[in-house]
Amino acid sequence: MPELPEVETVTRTLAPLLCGRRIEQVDIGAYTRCIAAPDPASFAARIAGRMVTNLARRGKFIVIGLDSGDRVTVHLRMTGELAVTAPDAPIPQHTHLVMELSEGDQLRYTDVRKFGRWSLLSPDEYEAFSASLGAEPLDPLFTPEQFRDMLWSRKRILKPLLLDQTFITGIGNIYADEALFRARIHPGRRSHELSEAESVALYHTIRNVLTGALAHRGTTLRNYRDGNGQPGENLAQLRIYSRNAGDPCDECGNPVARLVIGQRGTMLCPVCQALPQNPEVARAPDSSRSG
DNA sequence: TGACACCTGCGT
DNA sequence: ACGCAGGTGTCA
Repeated sequence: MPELPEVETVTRTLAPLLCGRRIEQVDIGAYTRCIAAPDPASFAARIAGRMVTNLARRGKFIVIGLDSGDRVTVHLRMTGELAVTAPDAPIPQHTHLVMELSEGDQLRYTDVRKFGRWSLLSPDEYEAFSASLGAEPLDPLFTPEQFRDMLWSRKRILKPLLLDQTFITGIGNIYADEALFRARIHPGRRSHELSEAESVALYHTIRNVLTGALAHRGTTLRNYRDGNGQPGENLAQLRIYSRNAGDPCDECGNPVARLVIGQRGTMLCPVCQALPQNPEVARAPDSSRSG
């Protein structure tokens, strides 16, 4: 379900509800595989009694900082949800973890498909974890030149490359298709075959698509809710992912198409995002820059 | 790079 | 009944 804009929105909505509060107790339900590390008993014991000092996001992970120096990471995968509610509110179906907070409220984690994962990491473990992830696309220090070099140093198909969290973090199926559509680049192109101009265009459409979605508090297709239980409003902003195959492209009017690339459904406009007729010139080598 | 696994639910 | 889903991990 959530990609960078959704995870960032959840993080922002949870922050004022959690920061400065103590986690009195951690209740893990019958589905203990949602705890990736350490073992569930240690996870609960090391968190109980700690205070939340800060919330952050790294890629698609929510990072809960504790006064012990440990960090709790949460990945919502497809259908995970976090919400802070009063303890007497009805417990929803598929609730797998509850943190009882000081002053009575509860942080509740529900996940229909049970793909989401929690971890508790020491400072050293967190550094290693973060270092294993790719570039943050909205980092002010992330430049078009850096992105171009990243693309040209690989020879990967673009769609799976954008979804590779060790390459760049936070992009998922929705925003990969949206960014490629707006940059008019076919998702099956190879990363090292993009021109300089195409790499710069993709850099900007990635950032614009993500910041735009964040401004609309994320895209709710079905399950996604923020930390207050509110859906996002970005669905109406989507220009390709939300279309059906055969619908007219809102740019050129030709029918849009659905492909499967890297085992993922992929929406595109075959006309706007045509494959280059002559791959020899697509790379735009330095010697031709005079033209 | 692909096939399949992990899960449940929804639309056709 | 079947295909599909906002994600990722593992195996060949």
